[in-house]
Amino acid sequence: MNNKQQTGDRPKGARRADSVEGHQAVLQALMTTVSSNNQRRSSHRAVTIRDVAQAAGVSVATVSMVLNGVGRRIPSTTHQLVHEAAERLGYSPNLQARSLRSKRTRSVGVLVFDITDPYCSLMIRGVENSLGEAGYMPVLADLQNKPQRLQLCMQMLMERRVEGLIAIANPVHLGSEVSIALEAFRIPAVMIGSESSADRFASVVVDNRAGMQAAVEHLYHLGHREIAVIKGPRAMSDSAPRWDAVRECAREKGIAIDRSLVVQIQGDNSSYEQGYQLTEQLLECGRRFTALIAFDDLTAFAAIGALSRAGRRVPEDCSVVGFDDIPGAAYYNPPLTTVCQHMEEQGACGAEIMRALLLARPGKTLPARRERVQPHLVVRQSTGPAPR
Amino acid sequence: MNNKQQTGDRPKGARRADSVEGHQAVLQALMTTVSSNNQRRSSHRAVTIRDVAQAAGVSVATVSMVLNGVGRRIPSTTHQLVHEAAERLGYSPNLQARSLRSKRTRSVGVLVFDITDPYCSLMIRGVENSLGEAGYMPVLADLQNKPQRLQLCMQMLMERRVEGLIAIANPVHLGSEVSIALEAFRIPAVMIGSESSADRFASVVVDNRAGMQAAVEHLYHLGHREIAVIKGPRAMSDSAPRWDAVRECAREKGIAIDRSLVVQIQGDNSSYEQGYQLTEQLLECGRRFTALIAFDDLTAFAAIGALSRAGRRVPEDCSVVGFDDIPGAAYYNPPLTTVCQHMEEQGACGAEIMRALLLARPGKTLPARRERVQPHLVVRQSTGPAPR
DNA sequence: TTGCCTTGTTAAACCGTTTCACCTCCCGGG
DNA sequence: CCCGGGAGGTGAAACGGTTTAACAAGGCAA
Repeated sequence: MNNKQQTGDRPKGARRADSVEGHQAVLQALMTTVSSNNQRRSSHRAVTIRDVAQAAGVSVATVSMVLNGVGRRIPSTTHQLVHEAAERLGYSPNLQARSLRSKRTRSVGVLVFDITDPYCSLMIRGVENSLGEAGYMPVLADLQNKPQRLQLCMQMLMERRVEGLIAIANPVHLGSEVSIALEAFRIPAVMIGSESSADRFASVVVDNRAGMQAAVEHLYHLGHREIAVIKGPRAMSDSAPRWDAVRECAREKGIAIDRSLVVQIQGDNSSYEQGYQLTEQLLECGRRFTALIAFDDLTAFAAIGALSRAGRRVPEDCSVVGFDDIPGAAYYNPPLTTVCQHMEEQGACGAEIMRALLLARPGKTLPARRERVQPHLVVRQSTGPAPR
Repeated sequence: MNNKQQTGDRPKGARRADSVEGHQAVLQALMTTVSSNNQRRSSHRAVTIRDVAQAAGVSVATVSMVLNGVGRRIPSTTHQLVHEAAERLGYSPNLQARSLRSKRTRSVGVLVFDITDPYCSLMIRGVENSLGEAGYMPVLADLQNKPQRLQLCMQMLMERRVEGLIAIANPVHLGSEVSIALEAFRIPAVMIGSESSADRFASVVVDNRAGMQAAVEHLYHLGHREIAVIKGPRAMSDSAPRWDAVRECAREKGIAIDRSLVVQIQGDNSSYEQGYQLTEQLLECGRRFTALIAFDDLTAFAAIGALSRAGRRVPEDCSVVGFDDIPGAAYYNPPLTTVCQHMEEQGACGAEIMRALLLARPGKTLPARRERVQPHLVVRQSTGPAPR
C-alpha cells in the first residue's frame, strides 16, 4: 500500500537500476486499481459508506469508526468484516463529505512567490514529502512574483479551508503582508526564508552568517584579498544579513573591502540583467579584484557572464561564489562554487513544524518556533587560487 | 474584486515601476479582508449561507441562486440585497459543501513528472492561469521522477474528485501508464508533451520537426557542415521525432551527418553527466565537428561544459544549440541558442482544451483534439559562424 | 431480583450547499 | 368571473460522510 515510503528509503543511486521491474510493478498495481474501479463504475454511482455497511452487514456508524479507528474499540471480527467489504467494493471515502462534517480538510496551504523559481520548487518538494507522511495534502498558491495576487491567493486558500499555511515569501514586504493576512485567518502558520516581522509566527531561515562566513573563508584560503560584492536588493530579506556577514567576516580576516567594489541590485527581485551590468561597472571602475561574492546564484551567473564577456577567465582571473545552490549551479559553465542552503530540507523542516502545530492546536498557541538551518559551502570550479 | 485580470493586462515592463503604490493597494485590500473576517471570527462560527439569508431577509435558496447566477433570473433589488448582506458578513461559501452537493469540484488534476524541472514548472504556470480564468483550481500531483508514485498520485487525485486531468508526462512509458490509469477513472484528460499512445486522449505537443528544422537551417546558414548530434534517451517520447527531423533536414540541405558524430543518452531521463561524457567521447573520436545539436537545454549545457573544459571555445570553435528554452538558457555562459517551445503557452493550450472538454461533458465524447504548437528558434550567443 | 456498569452497535442529527417541486401573487384574455 | 401562466420566491430533500446520545445485552455486586 504505502509504496512511497518504500521507495523513499531506497538509495538514490538505485533508481535507474530497477526501473524495468519497477515499471512492471507499476503496471500491475495499476491493473488492480483499474479492475476494482470498473466494479465501481458498473453500478454507475460511486460506492458510498452505506454500500460498505450493507455489504458488511453493519451500520454506517460502525464502518466509519472502523475505517477511522476512532470511537469505542471495535472487536477484530467486525473490523475484518468491514475492511473486507470496503476492499471488495473498492470503497474510497468522499473527502469533501468527510471534511464537511469533521471540519478537518487535512490540507495545508503552501504559498510561494514563484513556482518557476528553483528556490521555491525545491522547497515545495520538501514540504510535499514531509506533509504527505503525515497524511496532509499541500494546496499550492503561486504568487507568480506579483504581490497583487496575494489577496487572490489567500482568498483561495481560505475558501479551500486549509488548516495551516506555509509561506515561502522572501521579498520582505511580502513577509509583512502575509503576516497581516494571517492575522485575519486564525490558522497556524510557518514562514520559510523570511526573518523579519515574523515575530508571532514559527519560521525557518538559513543561517546567512554561517553561509557567508564559509564563503569568505574559502576565498581567503585561496589567497584572495581583493573581493568585490554584489549585494542583494533591499527588498529581499536575506540581503542585509548576508552583506553584514560578509563585512564582518572580512574584517575578522583582516580584509578591507573597498567601497567601490560593493554594488547593490535595485528593485524587488534578483535580476540577471542588473547583475550583469553591475559587474561591468565593477570592471570599469578600475579597482582590481580577484574574487566576487554574489547575493545568489542567479547573480553569480550574471557576474560570470559579464566577466567572460570582458575576457576575464573564471576562476583563473577572478573567482565567483554564489548562494543557494539551485540545481543549475552544478551545471553552469564553469560549475558554480556556492553556499548550499538545503532548500528541500528547509521545506521539510517547515512542514515538520506545521505538523506539530496542527497536533497541538486545541492546546492553545505554542511559542513560535524559529529554526535556523545550517548551510554548507559546495566548492566547484568557479573559484580557484588568487592570480599572481 | 477580480484584480488578477487587471494586473494581467498590464504590460510586463511596468511591473517594477508601480511596485510602490501596488504595495499600498495590496495592504489596503488586505485590511478590508481582515476586518470583514474579524467580524466573522467574533461569532466564532464561520458565516454560512443561512446567516446571509437571514441578514438579507430571504431564503437560502434565493441566496444560492443569486450568488451562483444560476436558475431563474433574480430582480436586481433582491440581487443587491443579497450581495450587500454577503459582503457585510464576509461570507465565503464552503467549497466542500458546495461540491458535495453539486458533484462539481471545480478542480482539475495536474500530473507532472517533476515539479523541480523548469520544463514542468513553466507548463504549470500556463495551466494555472488558463484554468484560473475559468474558475477552476489545479490540484498538483508530482511524480518526483519516480514512476512508482503514479499509483499514489492517481489515487490522491481521484480522492480529491478532480473533474479532469492534465498530464505532463514525457517519459514514454509514463504516457502509457497514465493512459491505463485514466482508463479506469472516466474523466476527460489532456496529455501534454507526449505523442505516443495518446490515441484516445486530447494532447498538445510541440512540433519537433519544425523546431529542429529551424536549428539545422540556422547552423547551415552560419556555414556549418560538420554537425554532431546528441540524441535524447529512448525513454523520452521527444527523442525519436527530434532525431528524425535533424536527419531529414540535414539530408535536404545536403549535409551528411557522420555516424560517429551521433551519440545517444541512455536511461530514462536527460542527464547532465551523460551529456558531458558523450561530448568528451565525441571530441576523442577524432572526427571534426563545428557544431553540435543537443536533445535539450540541459544536454546542451553539458556539451558546452565539456567543450569548454577541453579548451574549445563556444561559439568560436564550436556552436551548440539546445531545445526547450528553459529560463536558465538565457543566463548560461554563453547564453544558449535554443528552440523555444513555449512551455507556458503549451500549458495554457492544454488547459483550454480541458475547459472545452469540461463544458461539453454531458454531450458525450468529442473527437480527441491534438494540438501541435509551433516552436521558434531563439538565437543567442552559443552559435556563431563556422570556423575557417 | 434489581440496579448499575461495560461493551458493541445503532439511529439520528448534523455539516453547508444545491436543486427541485411547489406555492403565491398578479395580470391579461376569454 | 374564471382560468392560465409567468414571475418571484420558498421549504425541504438530498449529498456522503462523522459524531453522539441512546439502546441492547451481558456480567456482576448487592
